[in-house]
Amino acid sequence: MPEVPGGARVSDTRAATMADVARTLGLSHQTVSRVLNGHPSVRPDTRARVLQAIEDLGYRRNSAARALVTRRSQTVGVVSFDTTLYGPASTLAGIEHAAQQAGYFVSVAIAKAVTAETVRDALERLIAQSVEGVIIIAPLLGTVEALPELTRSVPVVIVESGNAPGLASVRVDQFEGARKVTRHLLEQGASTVWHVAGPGDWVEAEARVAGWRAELTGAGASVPELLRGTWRPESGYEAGQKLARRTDVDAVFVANDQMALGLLRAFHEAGVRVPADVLVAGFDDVPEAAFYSPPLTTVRQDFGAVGRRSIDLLLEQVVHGGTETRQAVLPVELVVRQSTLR
Amino acid sequence: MPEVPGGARVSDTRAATMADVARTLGLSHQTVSRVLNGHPSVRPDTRARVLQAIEDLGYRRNSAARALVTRRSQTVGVVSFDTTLYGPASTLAGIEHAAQQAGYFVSVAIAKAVTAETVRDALERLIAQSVEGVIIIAPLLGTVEALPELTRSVPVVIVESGNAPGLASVRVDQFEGARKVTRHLLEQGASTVWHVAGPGDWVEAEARVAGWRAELTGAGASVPELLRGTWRPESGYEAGQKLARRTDVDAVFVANDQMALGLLRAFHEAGVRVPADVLVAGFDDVPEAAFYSPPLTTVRQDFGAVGRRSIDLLLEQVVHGGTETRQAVLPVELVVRQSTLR
DNA sequence: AAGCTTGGTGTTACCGCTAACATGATTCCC
DNA sequence: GGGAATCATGTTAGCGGTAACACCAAGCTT
Repeated sequence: MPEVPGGARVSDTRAATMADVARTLGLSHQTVSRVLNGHPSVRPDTRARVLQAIEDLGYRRNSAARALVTRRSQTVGVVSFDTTLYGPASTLAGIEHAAQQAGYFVSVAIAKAVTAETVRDALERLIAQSVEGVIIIAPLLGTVEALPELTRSVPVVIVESGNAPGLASVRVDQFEGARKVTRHLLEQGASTVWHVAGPGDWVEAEARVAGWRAELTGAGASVPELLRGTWRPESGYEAGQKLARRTDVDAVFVANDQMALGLLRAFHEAGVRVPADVLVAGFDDVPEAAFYSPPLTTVRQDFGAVGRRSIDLLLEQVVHGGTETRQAVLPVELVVRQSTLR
Repeated sequence: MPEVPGGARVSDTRAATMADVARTLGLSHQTVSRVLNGHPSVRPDTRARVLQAIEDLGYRRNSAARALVTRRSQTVGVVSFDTTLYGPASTLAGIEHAAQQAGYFVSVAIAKAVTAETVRDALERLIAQSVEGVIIIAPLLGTVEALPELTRSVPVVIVESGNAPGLASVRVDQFEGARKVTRHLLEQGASTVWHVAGPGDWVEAEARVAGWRAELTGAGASVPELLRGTWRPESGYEAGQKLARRTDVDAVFVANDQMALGLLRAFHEAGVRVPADVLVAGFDDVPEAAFYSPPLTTVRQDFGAVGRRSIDLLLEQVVHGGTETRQAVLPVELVVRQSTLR
């Protein structure tokens, strides 16, 4: 350490290493390592002294050195999109929680747009960081196909995507959710059910469309023209304006709660009463849905469970090496509120 | 590589190293390193050959080895809370984006509860991961004080907290936002403004209370009894029920949009008309706010900017070493909609 | 033409940790 | 009581990079 004129030392205090800890006790660094790794053959009193010294020196293991020699970074990567959407945000939280429980760190890469290129880019960045596995929240159709061979070089779990041939995936049973809500609307006396869908290139959007259509067809109801939105409330508002002009609409299933909010707004402005004139249901069960006007019937997804299952499937591959291609499908729950009760 | 009876090789293919790349060209690994680090003295054709070989072998630098020797992990940590709240989620996205631009990775640690202990825990985990700096989204009063000395061992930026003596911080000007919205309500003819605040232990909640009170006092208006919520729509609903019973309420400033939604719902149920009978304003400008019934006047915060500034302040410390204690305060914008226009 | 720079490359020594093997002191067994 | 097994610990060799220094050929001085 260089002396400075004033007499003070320039503090280039490097953090203590294992060797430092060992030295204060007259032991070898290996013994310290053994204590830290729970190796059985260390005398209890030695162990205690080591732990004390570690405490005293404020020692922490250098994760880079550890990762280098063990080839394990204890980190999983998450590729996500716009985390201000309720679904992805909740899923991320669930993943982080589950990863933490399992002793893993979570590194995120948020792709702004949902294009093959940005996903690839995010994936590259995570792999460059030596993550042990990656969870891709890839809600777009075609995203999976666009994934580079990179996905063969690291364990991957796809969340909320369609069929990911050869890859493990976790998704919520959108199809069944859409069926349930559609059936519910029919049971409430609707002659048929209109649908405001999400963007056509989203897997979830298409699954909901399919479920809606299947249920209508199965019930012998006519299948009205499909309306498309963007997931955002604005688009729900516009769809609402269109539907309000018609006289043959008595029930609408909107593909997510945000759009449903916009639609409710448009209906309100147009003097269309919900549920008296038209029944309206959404999808997601965001925390606000119970407080819309009127409170919204919707389909609840357990995003926490999505996160947990994702981590489970990922660590299964990471730990056991194999490329399990297990596909988990999680159930949904219909939450009935005022907007569909006549 | 062990031979397997079938004749196939058990693929324990370790990823290529710098030495592997160098060997294929008859160079030393150091030359490869020079190419990768943009060192000037490498012959152009050598550089090209190296890059080609890297491509061919699919070589990627080992980040652990690099981190070990450079003592830089190129990673920043983020401690966040419940990321399903609009603010934290947006801030996280902003941080990730800015970090990416700066060539950093982002590792997140989500603390479930907002207690000193969980924050400390999250911080420990990030530091154990050798992050170069940490951004703490710490909205609770007292969180800062509860931060362990750890914050002295790694650069830290506090987001959305109050005064963090000796620490760099970024926050939105909540106080001014509250003043603006309160003033606006008074200008719209309200005799005074009621306030549904957030939890008393949240810094933002208290700043908004202070701004509201300051504006009322400055304008010579009486300061009504304060109501408390939890940020969640349920609590706004309850506050709305209480206020709906009174006859002396003609304007309410709710501390966030979610609670405002709950309050609007309660008012609606009680037959209180907004804005005809009572003016209502919120705070945050969530994407849905424009579609509430009625569309909500609120205060917009630029969370993307919060993220950017946080990274700026953090990297300033990381790169220049100093413990800058700069405090950034970001402006807010009043967004006037129907809920406050008579 | 001899000595000095300079550009391009190779050699070597770590970074801090874990794994494998080596060592010395006990305990155990017949 | 002597050799084997066992326990507790030490020693050594990497993991895959970067940095510092060494080296050599070519170009530039004077």
